[in-house]
Amino acid sequence: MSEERSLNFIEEIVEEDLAAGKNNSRVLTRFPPEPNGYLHIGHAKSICLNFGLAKKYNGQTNLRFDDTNPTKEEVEYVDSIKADVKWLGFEWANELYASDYFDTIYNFAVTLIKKGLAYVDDSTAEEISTQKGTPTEPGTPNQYRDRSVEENLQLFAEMKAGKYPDGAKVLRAKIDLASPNMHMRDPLMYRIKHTHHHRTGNDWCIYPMYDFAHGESDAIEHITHSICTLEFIPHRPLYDWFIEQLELFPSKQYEFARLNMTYTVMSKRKLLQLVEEGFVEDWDDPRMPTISGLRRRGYTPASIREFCERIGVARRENMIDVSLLEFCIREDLNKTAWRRMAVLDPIKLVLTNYPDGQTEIMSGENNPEAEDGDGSREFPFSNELWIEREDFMEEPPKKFFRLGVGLMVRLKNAYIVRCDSFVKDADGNVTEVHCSYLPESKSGNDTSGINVKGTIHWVSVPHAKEAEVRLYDRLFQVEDPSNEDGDFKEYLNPNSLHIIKTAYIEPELAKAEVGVGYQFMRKGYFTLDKHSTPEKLVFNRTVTLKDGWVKK
RNA sequence: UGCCUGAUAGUAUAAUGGUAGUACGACGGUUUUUGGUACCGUUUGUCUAGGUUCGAAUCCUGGUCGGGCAACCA
Repeated sequence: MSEERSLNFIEEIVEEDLAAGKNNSRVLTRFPPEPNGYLHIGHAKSICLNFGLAKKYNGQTNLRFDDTNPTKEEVEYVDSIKADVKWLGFEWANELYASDYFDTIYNFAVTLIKKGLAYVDDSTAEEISTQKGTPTEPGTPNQYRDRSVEENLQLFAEMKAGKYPDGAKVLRAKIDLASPNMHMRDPLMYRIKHTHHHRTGNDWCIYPMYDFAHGESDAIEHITHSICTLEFIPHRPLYDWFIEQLELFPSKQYEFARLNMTYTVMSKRKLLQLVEEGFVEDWDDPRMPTISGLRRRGYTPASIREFCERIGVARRENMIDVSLLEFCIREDLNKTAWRRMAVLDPIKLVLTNYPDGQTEIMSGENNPEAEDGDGSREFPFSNELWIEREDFMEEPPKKFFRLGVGLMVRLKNAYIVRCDSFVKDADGNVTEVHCSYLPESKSGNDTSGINVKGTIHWVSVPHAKEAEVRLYDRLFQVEDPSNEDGDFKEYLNPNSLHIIKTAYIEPELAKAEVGVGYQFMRKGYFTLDKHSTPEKLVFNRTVTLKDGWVKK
């Protein structure tokens, strides 16, 4: 049995609430994305937290789109978000939208006006900003703050009716212009936007602000634990204030530190820039930290969930080493991915003592990690093979367990060969390695008595299929591009994508499917790209194998 | 020179007044028909100065450092 993992601080809160019988011992969380971009690995942390918490405590989770700003939101994003959450392996109890509550929230605003706790302000954005003061100086009230309830009611109704242009008026809560918390200095509740909304169409020309929609939506749904990131801590008093004044279900907000990861950026705004300015192919470019990018890169839902489990949940700022994400995908794929052979940087190996034109069928396990090897597949062998250029050295150093004149290696699932000579072209590049094979050393029937230290992979020249292989490296060359001087894009890694036009792969790989990971032995984990076709196979490298070999 | 937050190995995260532990990374070793995997080992830590206490990572006070807050964004 595995030991019980210690609780994170939110789980502790939930357990305390449960023990105290709060909310009738019910747990209801929500994942509240704004549909203005694609989900990234940071959202995955939030998704795993919210859905994971509900699952652990027999509760449920709503998927609620925070769609209160129609100028930035699109259906395309709604669809991608739903697909990503599902792909990660989670099921929401209800698919909801803040816009479903526009009528209710409007009535909440009317209630506050009637209580003398909200007013219509005709000031411009700049005036309001100025009147709010600064963190060290209190704000100052304006003439509109003392409008009568009746006048406020009428003006707000006129705002709703479309009588005023964008920016002409706003509805503000009447709280405390001198509060040390800027968010309590009469925050905006509604603004005028004559904009088409992806769900409510042209029904509305006024839209509630986040602070007057999020908590109210939580309360309407009877969310018990509303989990968000640290930057909303100063909003909490306002979250509670609205709920208290409106006498709604007392949802509670809890904040955790968002995920930051080395060598990437984690802001939708920056990711959008990379897409729009063409630094990457699209939101699902395999170099992107988006869920769709990771999926296309070959990451599995299980590996991402495991990652989110391992990084933990706390309130301190953090910077997770991307190597942990890589560990999680290797760990998963090592157990599940079928082994195949592919030569990415080929040179020809010629077996001088193997009959020209002869073919033998060799076989190899699909996965040595599985108890039964997970079955096996066959592949042809001949006297001309492709091997990796780096597996031969003209002047091999000590402990180089590969080929060099006089050295022997095992060809994986085939024979032991001894290197006799090599051929160079006019430029001095090695083009062929000539070897002799040991007939007694065939895999499974080895009676040669010879033990070699190295084993290399290979593909038979006349039988090999061709494929394009895309090798990815980190998107940025510095750990924290957002924290460097100047524009973050100056720190993009120019070598984040290396395309190999022609690699040679074993015939079996022609059956590869999108969404399935393969280990190219000794090279890493790869998966078929979504744009691959039977005529032109394209593989993406998910991650390399850990490399213990250090060149001396 | 306001308010809110936070500070434990390189990076994360436990220890909830009683032996500072775990994972990833790094380094070394064993095994190996993947220089992978697996297994074993080594390494490195309580921001600081006081106080309370038999005993402090934990409680108190001061300081230092990091993050957030003045969008008609969420």
